[in-house]
Amino acid sequence: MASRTHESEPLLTPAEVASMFRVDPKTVTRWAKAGKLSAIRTLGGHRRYRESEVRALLQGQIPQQRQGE
Amino acid sequence: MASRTHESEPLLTPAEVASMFRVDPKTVTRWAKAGKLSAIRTLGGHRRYRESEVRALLQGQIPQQRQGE
DNA sequence: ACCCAGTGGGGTAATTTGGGTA
DNA sequence: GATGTCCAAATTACCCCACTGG
Repeated sequence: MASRTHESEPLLTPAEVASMFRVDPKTVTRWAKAGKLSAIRTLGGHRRYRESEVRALLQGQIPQQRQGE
Repeated sequence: MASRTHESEPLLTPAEVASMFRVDPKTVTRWAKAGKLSAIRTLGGHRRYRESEVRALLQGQIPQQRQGE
């Protein structure tokens, strides 16, 4: 027990996420803008992505909310 | 920067798979719909294919499931 | 402070999807 | 039954330049 609260989950850079999906890093940025992928911002404005979320999305286990369907 | 090792399988675009088989990309899409080829979806709905699976299919190392015989 | 690969923001081509059809 | 083609809409890729991260 006694798990501390500051344990940070591993984060991925846009290039890493892009290579995992075989897309352009700019495409990952669009996903984040569209709310399809949650992004953490660095103080300089760059985006970082949760590895666990990306892995789950790769396996198609997360229902992606789309505008129309 | 970001010297992490994200172990993920190489993926191929529909056009790449199509050129490897010398068919139209739409034909590759039909294979995926028919379950003859497993596909990973981008968050935008585009398909990506596993390079290892495509290579194996090219060499005829995977028995393709067919309905009748 | 310098270096420089990576990223953000914007615009514009190229590809993909899905349906219907030949 | 399996492929190829036409079409419109959506998604993605590539181009620029300025800024960030290590």
